[in-house]
Amino acid sequence: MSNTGAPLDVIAASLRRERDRAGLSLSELAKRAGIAKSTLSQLESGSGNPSVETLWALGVALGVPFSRLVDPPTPRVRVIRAGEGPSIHSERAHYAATLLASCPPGVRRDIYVLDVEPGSPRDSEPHMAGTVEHMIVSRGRVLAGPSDEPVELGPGDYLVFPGDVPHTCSALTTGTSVVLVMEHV
Amino acid sequence: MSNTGAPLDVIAASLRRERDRAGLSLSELAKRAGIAKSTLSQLESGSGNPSVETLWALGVALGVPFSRLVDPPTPRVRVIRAGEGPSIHSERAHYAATLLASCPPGVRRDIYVLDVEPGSPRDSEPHMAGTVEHMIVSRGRVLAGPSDEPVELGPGDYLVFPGDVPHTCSALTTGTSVVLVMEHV
DNA sequence: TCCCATCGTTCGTCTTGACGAACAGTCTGC
DNA sequence: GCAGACTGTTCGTCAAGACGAACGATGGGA
Repeated sequence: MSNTGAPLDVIAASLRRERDRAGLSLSELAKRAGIAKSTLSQLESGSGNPSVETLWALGVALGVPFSRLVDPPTPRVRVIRAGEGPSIHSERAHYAATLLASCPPGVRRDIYVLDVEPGSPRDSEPHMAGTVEHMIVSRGRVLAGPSDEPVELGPGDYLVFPGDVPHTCSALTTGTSVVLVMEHV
Repeated sequence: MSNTGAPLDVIAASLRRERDRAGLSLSELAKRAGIAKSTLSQLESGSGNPSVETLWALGVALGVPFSRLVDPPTPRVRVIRAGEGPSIHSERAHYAATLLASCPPGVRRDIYVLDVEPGSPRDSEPHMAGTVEHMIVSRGRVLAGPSDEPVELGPGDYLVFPGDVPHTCSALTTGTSVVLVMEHV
């Protein structure tokens, strides 16, 4: 659900931040967006509850996607060495999932590395509606995809499939490793 | 910039689609979101220019992120076999980039596979402000990151760094392959 | 120093979105 | 057949957002 904090404060901060980044004055931005600068002034001060059209016009004028204005940013350089990072192990299915990058608000794609060993498949219940999974095989071979139409993949192969239906993932060789990008829509 | 079509039409469609998916009646959703059902009715019919607070309340009541309402969805199952897919080759820097999944509107993370060979580094000019790059090494070793603080990575290593400053990527071994997720913010 | 430009703010006015009541239509069960 | 609960619609009213003018503040340039 991306953000919890009051959206108006987030918008206020986003507007000022993006305007600074673009190097535009308040007056100039208001002119480009075709809105009154008084309106923009109030928005940046946190008062006011803009309409979609107003916010849209500002997004266009700033050259920034709409959602950038309602959800804030994050990071810097970071390395997670192989084997490090928060990982979830499962004895049952012989796999380990490591979360590399969680979903910053508004981005909605989590990045995992899955280390899988042959054995019982890792069957997943459907995730939240709209979820999409992307897999890229690094090493080994896997059988993955929707439970009713799994696909066999080798190194370098890429697969995308809906994550909101039952799906499966099982290693066919030892030392199998795949990159999983989970898209939350 | 995600979407071009009139935002109000997109919102109208999104609202109805998400409400259907949630199995809620118009009246019920209006009650849960704490808005008048007349307001919701007008929004779904395409007339009306909702305020951020109104749209926010609807997003919360529907259990979907805000941006889901202003940008639409896409896909199904798809496989790109190793070596297939639209790829960009560079003789100069001995690498090939394959686009696996472009950025559906509002998602903002593109997924690539980079096949790199030792040689002159692949230096990149800064991308659009706010861009972030994620790399996961599948095979071989690479030296990558911001040009002023590159990091050496081996198989399974994960690196995230700003893409809006000059950065580099060079293979240290032959047959190097890395997964690159480019986050457009 | 004066002038002019631009900065971002604060006013009063007017348009417009949000509200709630009343509406017609459908389905269930007594 | 009719009461009841429900669907989603269309009204009139009122508060709130968007507008434009005027404001004081700041920074050059002649």
